Amino acid sequence: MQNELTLDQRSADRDFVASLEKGLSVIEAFDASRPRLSLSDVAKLTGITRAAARRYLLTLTKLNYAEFDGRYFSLTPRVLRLGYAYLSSASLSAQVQPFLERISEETGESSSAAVLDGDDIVYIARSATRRIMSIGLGVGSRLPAHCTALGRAILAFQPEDEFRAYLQRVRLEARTPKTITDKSAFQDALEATRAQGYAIVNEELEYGLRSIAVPVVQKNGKVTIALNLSAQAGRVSAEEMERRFLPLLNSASETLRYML
Amino acid sequence: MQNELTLDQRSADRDFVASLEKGLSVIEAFDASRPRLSLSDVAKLTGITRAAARRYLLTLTKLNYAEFDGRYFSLTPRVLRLGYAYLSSASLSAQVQPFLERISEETGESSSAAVLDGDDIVYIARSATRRIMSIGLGVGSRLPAHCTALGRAILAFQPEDEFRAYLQRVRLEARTPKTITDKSAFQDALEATRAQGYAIVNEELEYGLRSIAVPVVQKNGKVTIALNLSAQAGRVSAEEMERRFLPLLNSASETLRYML
DNA sequence: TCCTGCTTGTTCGCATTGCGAACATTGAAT
DNA sequence: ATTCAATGTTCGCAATGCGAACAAGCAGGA
Repeated sequence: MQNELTLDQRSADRDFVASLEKGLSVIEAFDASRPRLSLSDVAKLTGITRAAARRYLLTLTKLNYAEFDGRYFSLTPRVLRLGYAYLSSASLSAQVQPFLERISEETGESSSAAVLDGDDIVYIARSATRRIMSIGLGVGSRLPAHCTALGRAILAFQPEDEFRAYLQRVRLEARTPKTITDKSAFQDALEATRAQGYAIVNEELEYGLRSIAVPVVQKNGKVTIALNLSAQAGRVSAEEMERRFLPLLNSASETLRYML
Repeated sequence: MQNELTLDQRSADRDFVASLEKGLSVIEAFDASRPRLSLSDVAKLTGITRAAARRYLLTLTKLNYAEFDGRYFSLTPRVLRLGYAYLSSASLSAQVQPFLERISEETGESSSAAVLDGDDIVYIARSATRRIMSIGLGVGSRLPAHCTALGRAILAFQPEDEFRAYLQRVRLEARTPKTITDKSAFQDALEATRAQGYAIVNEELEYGLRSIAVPVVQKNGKVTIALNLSAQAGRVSAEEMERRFLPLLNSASETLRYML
């Protein structure tokens, strides 16, 4: 039944623990739209059998990562430990935070730091000014890299071959009418970013939102983090961003370079 | 070898997936003080054999939850998905956030929401004013429940038997000279909290920090969340907290009651 | 340099674990 | 009352993951 597929994997995969993969996929089955799931729901969403789903859910429940009310399962705050292990372990978050706060204080706008994970950016720290912007964009949030300033600031400084591979596979889905969806236009935008050392994105992610981001170049020359400032497009022009915000971002980026 | 111990478990634990438990413990082995770990480190920290540690680490690496530089393993931002699944799944976070921002804006002080997990509180949302307070207390952070206003506001409204069990097992470790460490004094404090419907904690967690918290009573009568406001002790008196802050917290709590 | 001892990483035969087909149960529809 | 569909649970058995044993790396001592 699984002979042809597994042949290539099998030899290499003596040390692959399938149960862990399934267990993690069960955790990820829960999301905003599905906070409470029955055993069968989980089985469907993850593609594992009901019997297996049951085992994983019961295990998670016994370990206090999940709870069960007799019909539905839901996650408990304990799962935060898993994600949080990364945040504090990397502690990037903690190191970057003070810079964001300073920037945000001086400008009165929201400032964030993000890393790349696959084709998404993930916020690792934020300093938000009140009111503005969709709430629900906290640490841990993901957005497609291609239409965010943070994403482009990181992508533009990836090694040639990695960037090519990304360009090949990415689908430039439009989030607003302004989103760049043409690959060659996209490549041009990234070349500009690489040339000038920062990215500005105007309402390509969300209508009314303008953002500027710079990469943080680490000691080894690699770029894994970017910092940004974002503001309502109506209130701050692109020109003002370059003039007022860019120096602040650059100076923070420069300092971080020697810390990380 | 494991006959006597397993007899009681075995029958019930046909459906306990040990591999998942071990895999999760491997993830949790990484923390702030140990961001990068060798295979053997992980084996020691988790108490599993090196062979097993290797399998789990390789699995996590293959699934992109971890990465390997030839010597050390470290977690990747992908693990945030796991914790984040809860945040957005519960979406408590998103629902509570606007209230915190409003409160924080009106008072100029930091406001947070937390839930109880075991004997710790875990922040699920925050609206912090700049400068004040130890950074590194973001969403996902944990603090012992007993010496925080948030913790006491939740604890005081737990079912009798659960509270007794907590009282029994908890070690009231001092964080400052002011921390209540005597169990009967602690019980008194919680009774007062229950009677008045809110908790004030003065410098029991951290010197110079004063906090007031109220429970959020849900439709089913249970209390799982609390909201707080905290400020520098020198700048805001306990009396002022009750007079200015309490009504704000109560009104937010009241409204949330009908949302959650 | 060669040995010695210790630590770390890897292999592979085998017992155990977790698999899932089959069964039981619930509940909605006719 | 009966059928049918969907959900949850059991249990014999294959395959997975286990860990003792082996290999490789590495530091000190002579």
